[in-house]
Amino acid sequence: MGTTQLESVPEPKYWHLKTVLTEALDSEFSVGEILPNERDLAARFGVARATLRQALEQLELEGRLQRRRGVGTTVAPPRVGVAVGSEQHTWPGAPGDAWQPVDCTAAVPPAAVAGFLDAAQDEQVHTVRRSRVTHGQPVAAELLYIPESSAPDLSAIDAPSGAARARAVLRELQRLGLEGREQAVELGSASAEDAKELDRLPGAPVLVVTTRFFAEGRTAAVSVATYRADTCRLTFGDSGGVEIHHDPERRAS
Amino acid sequence: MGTTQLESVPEPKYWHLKTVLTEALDSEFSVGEILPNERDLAARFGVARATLRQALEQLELEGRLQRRRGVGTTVAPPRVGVAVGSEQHTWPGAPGDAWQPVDCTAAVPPAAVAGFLDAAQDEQVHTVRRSRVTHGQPVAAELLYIPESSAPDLSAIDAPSGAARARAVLRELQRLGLEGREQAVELGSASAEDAKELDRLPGAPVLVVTTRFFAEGRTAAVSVATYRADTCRLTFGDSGGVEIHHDPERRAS
DNA sequence: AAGTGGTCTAGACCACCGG
DNA sequence: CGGTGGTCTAGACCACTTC
Repeated sequence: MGTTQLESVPEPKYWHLKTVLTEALDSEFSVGEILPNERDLAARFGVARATLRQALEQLELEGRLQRRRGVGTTVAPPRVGVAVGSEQHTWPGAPGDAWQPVDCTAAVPPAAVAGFLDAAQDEQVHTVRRSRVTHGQPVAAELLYIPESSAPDLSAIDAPSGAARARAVLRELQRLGLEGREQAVELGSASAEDAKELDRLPGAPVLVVTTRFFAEGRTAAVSVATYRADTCRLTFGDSGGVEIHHDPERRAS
Repeated sequence: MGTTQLESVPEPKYWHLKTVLTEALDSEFSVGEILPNERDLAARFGVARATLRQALEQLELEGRLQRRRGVGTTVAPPRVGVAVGSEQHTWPGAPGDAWQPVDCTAAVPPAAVAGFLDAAQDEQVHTVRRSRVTHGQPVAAELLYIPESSAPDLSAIDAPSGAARARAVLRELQRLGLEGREQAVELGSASAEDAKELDRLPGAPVLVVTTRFFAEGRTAAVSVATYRADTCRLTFGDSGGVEIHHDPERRAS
């Protein structure tokens, strides 16, 4: 007997804290409600502020909390589902898509993107910036890379930089027949640029969706879209045309 | 003149550190190489260890580094692409899929999953555990929820708990016609259970892929798969049968 | 036993937001 | 201006791996 040897694997404090807070969020708080500030919370749980913050960080990562400097910590609404790979087998900019063109410049794509395009490592390509807004909140920022050689009349566009030029470039793209698409999702952290557009701090976790658009047997365009990982759930619909109706209230009787 | 007001937006130290380290990784280190330990690195850069760790954490999140307690910090290989939404319009367990059944129990699914299934909130369903291995490394852990009512002969399975029973359940599933699939990807953190299977610490960032399988006009099964976010890039192929060959060496001449 | 990364502390100051 | 979360420090101890 002697030491009963419970707690042979002592749980880290921040992990236990996270569990306690999760349960509290589920039962005692409602969406949008403001939590006590970090110093008070830490004191209440008898831990250092840094330890409490470790728990809060994870909860924010999981989309349960939302923290804003100078304001406070609030209970986050459930993540919004954003369609990124749904039935729409269309080019970016097709009528009804969820993106808003911002501007269009010429820039050399990052090496990883240049590898996909049939472009030289330091060749400039049309670079369209777009942003995506849902329920009034910015959810994603995108850079679309389109080599001059993708569409015949791209070089003839005379619109100046800006949204107008972006729309003109996308319009040329739509003349092509879209043969396919390939997407990849990975975790990243927001660049200073993206962070600004997403209303987050630099380094915030983002889901990076890279899409290759195929036309005429080659990669005609590459899109790199960064979604806020805290607020977004990316959906890839694939139900071959079948109508599915989901009724959450239904239960076996 | 006076104060030239440079540095009006002083960059956080850890952010600058991250940049410096990223460049060093790109130029001076090769995959698998061991970095100096955290105490030495912190001293070398003249910062506290906690600050250095903040930079390392982000780099690990981005898949650039791999840290293992008791061992050290190494340069990570590029992320592996794992197909999760490719052409295979098949049930889980179909010949040639990348998963290995581990066992099968009866359990009540989490509320979020129960909502998808036509099941009561506290009804037990067949729960198959599977794991996915690539290049010898575990990359994902999955829980598959299948209500008794999905397939006619599910109740007749007499295999005991374990991989055999899991295979039997999947075999029944394949008898059904698969009508469609719907997937969602979001960021999460590894449960203690998943962490063990993925060879990571609890709380490690994971990509959670939820898949609904449709048959006979209803949701016949739901899969919740958690992928290691640090090492995985999830790919969703969608190139309607077109053969695309990618040659990274090619350049315009 | 020695060395690694992981956890934790108790403080400090800063950047930002609101009244 | 006061209050919030964000950054940073200089320590300490613990859990784990390796030798």
